[in-house]
Amino acid sequence: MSAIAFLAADPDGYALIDLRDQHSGSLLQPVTPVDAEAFPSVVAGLETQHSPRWVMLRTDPWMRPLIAAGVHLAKAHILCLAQRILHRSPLASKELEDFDLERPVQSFEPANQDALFAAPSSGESLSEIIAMYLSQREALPQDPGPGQRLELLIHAESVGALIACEMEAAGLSWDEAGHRALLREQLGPRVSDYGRPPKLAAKAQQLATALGTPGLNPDSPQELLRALHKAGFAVSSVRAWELEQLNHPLIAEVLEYKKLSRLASTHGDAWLDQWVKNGRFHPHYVLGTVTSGRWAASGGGALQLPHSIRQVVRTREGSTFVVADGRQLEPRILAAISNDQQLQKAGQQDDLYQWLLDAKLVASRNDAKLGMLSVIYGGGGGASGAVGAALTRSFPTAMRFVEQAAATGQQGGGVRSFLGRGCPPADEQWLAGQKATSDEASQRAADSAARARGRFTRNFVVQATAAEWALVWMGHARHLIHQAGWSRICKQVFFVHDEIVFECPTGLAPQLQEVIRHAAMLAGRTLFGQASPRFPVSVAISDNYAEAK
DNA sequence: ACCCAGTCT
DNA sequence: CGACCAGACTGGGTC
Repeated sequence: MSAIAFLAADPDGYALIDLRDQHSGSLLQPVTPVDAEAFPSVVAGLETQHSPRWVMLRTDPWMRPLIAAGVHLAKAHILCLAQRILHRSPLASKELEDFDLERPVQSFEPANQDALFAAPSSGESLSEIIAMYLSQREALPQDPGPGQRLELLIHAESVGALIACEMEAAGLSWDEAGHRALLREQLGPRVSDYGRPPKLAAKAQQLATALGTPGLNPDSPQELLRALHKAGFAVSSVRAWELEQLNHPLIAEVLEYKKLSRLASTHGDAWLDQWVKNGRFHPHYVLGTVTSGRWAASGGGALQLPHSIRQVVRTREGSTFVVADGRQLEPRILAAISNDQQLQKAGQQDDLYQWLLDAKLVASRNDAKLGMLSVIYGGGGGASGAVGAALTRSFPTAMRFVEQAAATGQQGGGVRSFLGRGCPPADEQWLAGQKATSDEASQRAADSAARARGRFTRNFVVQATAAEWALVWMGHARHLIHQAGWSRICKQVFFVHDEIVFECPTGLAPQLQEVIRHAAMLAGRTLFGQASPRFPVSVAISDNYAEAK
């Protein structure tokens, strides 16, 4: 018997819990009002007794107190995330309204100042929660195949939301003193939060003099470009990759300045003050906004943590990181969704690119990688070059699959991930542009927009399915860790698209490593069945994130 | 508000 | 011949 628990705001208190049998819909106990103090223990009790799927509008505000009290929820259904998925999915049997994920969370406390502005409904009353859930169930396709896929996607997305909350609470172990020392060494003493740090200011001075432009602000692309022209450098922009081509000592100084300036502005003292507390970095993960289903992060730029700063991501004595990433995840996903047997065969090796080398289809591993990425991103260079030709010959089924996705998008159609996440439809402006053939320029713009949409849909089918695999992988890992009884000591602390970082006691790391590999195998089977292609993961154990590669 | 540049996958 | 080429967030400059 499976149970389902609706979690709603109690207008007269804190929370209402409505526990039912999933299939009959009958109440398993009277609807229970719970105050904030008792909330974690009541939820923990129900979790132990019934292990229900917890239905809530959002993880906010419920998960914070639960996690603080060490309560683990195995299963969830996060309505706002499910709503977005069902709204977009071409598999849905009924059209559902979108949910505005940006909408600020309303306080449950009635506004104490002015009753006039107290909303009559928070959108989180028990009846609203149940109604929303039922309409979502109705939108699941009758056909069990697609129905199970969408249901799996909703469950995976929901457990992802729980994991995001757990990671936010746990934080990423950060060597703050080491970080400060690194800043002092490269930027000089901290004198003020305004203006440049001493060593950076000196470098700016030195550049201005060397380029013969007194007062130059090297942080201004316009000023810097003019100064470089004046000094005789023929560049069209001040992008680092363009400047690097010049190979000139003065340019090297410019590049050095840019590097320091970036460190100071994005990971300087102010960043540490704001984001690192008690030796841990607490970013905020944002789900449901990226169309492909990948996560975003707001605050601290968690998903763009530069490699150059990862040396200060360290565990305390006694703990270690276990860092796992899906090896060549996207090509393997492409092999699975296109059912390209040859590409799946290449994927039997831990290093998929090695197969291309062994078959003498490419001159180097890097060529293999670039060619494959180009196929997935939609670059013309990949398919038209020598490597692209080799890939097309070797993996015609996979190539046809991405070409088909591109063609659909280019014509204004939509595509979906393996589990049924739909891409956004072509917008009004795009459609209007396709009809405007008044002159050559607008036609060119329309063609360019059409190709851009083709590249987007081509990439979408792979990226969105890769995101699903990663969610399911994380979900299995979380489950296995809980089953092993390690939840309290072994925590997921970071996630970047296809890479997961755990922190655990050093002695547990080898066992955790096996659990992560097993979870990856399960993820493949959960999505693609017993005949799933291989999804090898590389796992490194280190107390320093920079060294875990 | 938008551009530019840099960071990650 | 050369431009074509995925998804994000952040900070500083510019208008």
